[in-house]
Amino acid sequence: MKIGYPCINLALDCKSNSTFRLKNYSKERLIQTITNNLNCLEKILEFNVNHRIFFFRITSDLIPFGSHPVMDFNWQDYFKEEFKTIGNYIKNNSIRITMHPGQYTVLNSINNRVFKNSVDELIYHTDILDLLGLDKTAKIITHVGGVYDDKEASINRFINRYLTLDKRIKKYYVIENDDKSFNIEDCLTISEQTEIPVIFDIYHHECNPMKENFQDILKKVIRTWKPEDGLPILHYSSEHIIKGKCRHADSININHFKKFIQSLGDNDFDIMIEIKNKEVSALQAINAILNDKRLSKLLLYQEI
DNA sequence: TCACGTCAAGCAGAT
DNA sequence: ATCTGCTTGACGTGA
Repeated sequence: MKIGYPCINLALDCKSNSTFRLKNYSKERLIQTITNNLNCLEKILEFNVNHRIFFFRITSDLIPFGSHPVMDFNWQDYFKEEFKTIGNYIKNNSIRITMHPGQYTVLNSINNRVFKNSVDELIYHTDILDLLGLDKTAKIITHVGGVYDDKEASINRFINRYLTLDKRIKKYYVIENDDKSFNIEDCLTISEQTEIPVIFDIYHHECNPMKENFQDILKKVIRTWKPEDGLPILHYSSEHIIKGKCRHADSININHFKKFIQSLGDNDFDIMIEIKNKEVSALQAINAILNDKRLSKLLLYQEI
């Protein structure tokens, strides 16, 4: 098991997600920003290793306008040595990497332009993982997309579109349930026909308990991951109730987290902690496991 | 230095 | 009709 956090490290005084406005686009600005972002990414990864965090999501803002038509610069070639260096650090320290394209990546969109932009965005993310030289255990995660008042047709459109994707995109691509359109059962259905591994986001575990048996779903999710995909990944976030409504918590609820870990039984996962205070929660989660004898049977990856 | 309007992009649900 | 949230608020103008 590895515990990780997404994109931003609050303890460091640098950012790997610096960007700028489209109207300020220039080759010089682009190079400067990417250089800064890559330098900071390296610092974050070093921080993580020093704190025994071996799971990290790289920000989609690493290359500003990475998939935008305005991009007329071969950043892949210009920065290939920097990527190689960072990739070697990742591999030497057994860091698991994921990326999560944003809400504008809608593979099953009924708008052809949106579909094309989505493929470009997937290619952009794939380029980064390829430049880092990572294997199939690195993952690019999206949700299924839009429903457009016809869920079955939208699921079929997703499947058909996925099957047309280039092999080098499929290498990393996985899907995740979302909170309102496509639930974990929908993702498992899609996986049956495409063999896409499924990430299970358990964010509504407490505020919106699912009807299906949690253990049964875990088993089905695990089966979507082949050995070369690495350990199955779960996304975890704490929620709390304010005035009767579920809200994302600002910090981790350690008791809830421990119960969640116990509920996994003997199944091993890598867990992405999606909480606003980032590495703080990840470190608290790691310490909670290390300091709790009931959880000590877990093989928490902590080599330095 | 800081407040705050705006920012590449889509979609769904709430107000 | 407009606003909000989403993988993450950050940029940048103007006072």
